[in-house]
Amino acid sequence: MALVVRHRLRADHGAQPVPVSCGSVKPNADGHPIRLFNTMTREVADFEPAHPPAVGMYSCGPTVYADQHIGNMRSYVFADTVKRALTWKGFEVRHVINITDVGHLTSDADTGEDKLELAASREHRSAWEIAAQYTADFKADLERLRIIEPDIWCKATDHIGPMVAFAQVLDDGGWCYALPSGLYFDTSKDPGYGTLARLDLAGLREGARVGAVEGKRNASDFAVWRTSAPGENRQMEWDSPWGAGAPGWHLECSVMSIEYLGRHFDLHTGGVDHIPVHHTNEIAQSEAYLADGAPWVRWWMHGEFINLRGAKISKSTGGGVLVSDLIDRGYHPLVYRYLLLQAHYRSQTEFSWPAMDSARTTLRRLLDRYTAARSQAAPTTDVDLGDRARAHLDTFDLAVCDDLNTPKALAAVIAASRDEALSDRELSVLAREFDSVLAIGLTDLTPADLDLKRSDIAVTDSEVDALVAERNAARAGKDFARSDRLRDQLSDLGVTVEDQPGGTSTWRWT
RNA sequence: GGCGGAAUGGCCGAGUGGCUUAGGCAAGGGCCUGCAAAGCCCUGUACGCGGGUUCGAUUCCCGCUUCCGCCUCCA
Repeated sequence: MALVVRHRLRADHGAQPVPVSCGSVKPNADGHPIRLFNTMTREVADFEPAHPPAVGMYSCGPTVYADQHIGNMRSYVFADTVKRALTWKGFEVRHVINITDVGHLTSDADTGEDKLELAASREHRSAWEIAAQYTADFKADLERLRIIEPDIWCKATDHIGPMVAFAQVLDDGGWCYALPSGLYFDTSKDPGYGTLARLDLAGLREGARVGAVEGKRNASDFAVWRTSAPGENRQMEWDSPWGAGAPGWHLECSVMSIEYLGRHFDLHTGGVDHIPVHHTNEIAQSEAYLADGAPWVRWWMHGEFINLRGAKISKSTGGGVLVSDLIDRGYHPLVYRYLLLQAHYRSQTEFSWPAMDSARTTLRRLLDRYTAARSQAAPTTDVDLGDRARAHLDTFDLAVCDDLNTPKALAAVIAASRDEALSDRELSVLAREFDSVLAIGLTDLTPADLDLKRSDIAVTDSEVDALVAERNAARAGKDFARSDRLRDQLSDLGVTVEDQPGGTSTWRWT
């Protein structure tokens, strides 16, 4: 997929937008600056990386002890949208996603079980096999949802050494204290602790529901390294100065992001659930480690949850709807992507099957128009969009730049599809622009692609062919009673007949 | 218990101190079609409750009600 670089931002000051010769034009060169919400400041502001056009971006990835359900996937569609939008605006994004393949505990207490090892014993496989399996599944789902692969995948278990070294720096710096269960970070030594989440530390202490670890100095203190309990036999275990065990959960993200993006980088994304604990602790330990007084990360963005209560699906695994479940029900994964884009990423939204149907209908209609346009005219690299087309692109651009207002952007996509003043060539160019940000199939899918169970059997089923031919003969002879009977007959076979200008087509659910 | 977010028309879902018809789906009407289907056009129904600020509030403030999330290694 060729992304159109609209203008290249340059590190040197005063630079003019420079066209990039990547085989395509920039239809809207003087686009708007992109504005994004920053969780740290709780404000929307012009996005400015440290060294434009480069953007270092880190997205927290999954713990691979089970399949990721579609709620999990919202986070990655969100991150992908951020990345696509930035790329579309001319930034050059270096994107890192981690795979948490270390068995983290199911609870914060000493007695918690290791998720990965739990899954391993459940499935009678090794923890390593479990991790490999669910990592592969996760990547397959990303591809189905057209989420662009990160430039770098990194696994926690590949970075144990650097993690130990990182923890050692913290320990040497006096930030930590050791307990039998591990090495803990003393959050009271960080005056800025909890800024991201605006934590009320006193309230946190009182409300803590989890049984406190014996000896923890503050409720918010967290493990940098977890030592295995005496006699515990873990599959995943490493030596460390604090005893054999495993790294704390937050450690991997700090270590790997710094390794691949530098001591300071531009953008860190994740789900909103990560704000109070995971990201808060990442910040605390990273800034303690760096010790240069500068904010570790320039920009934080978080995606809201999609509520899955409306997704009652009988699934033996217990609740979570998977991308494969969508497919089993005949929905193309991009229908789900469309559903997500209909809501703003910072809004909680509802999942339901009627909502999926609604999204599919809308997307099908869009594809109907965009498919027709590209069949008439391929998008060119040198066409000048007319004022009308430019206006549509500008509306789209404004929406994207307004903190990724994808609902508005979709409205622009729909409006363009219904503007008869646009030529097919213009619409094809617009489709390419729209889809480089939204990735909903405007440039390559057809309406029929959305119904995975819908198959055109006109050429594969001779019986149906014969009936259709018979019916067409009846129609030609104005014998409509017979024609309707034949249609009913086909309907009984599960075949739907549609008379279209170009001829009769049939489809059925298989 | 603590913290935070949200309540928009049948459903989903943007947005704003006074006309944004947001948009989509569904519904009703129409065009087209032998009839359907598909597609396209048109139409209606809103801003949880009670106060307050204001010339004017769905939009700001306060209270209430309800819902949701987090405080559990859940995105």
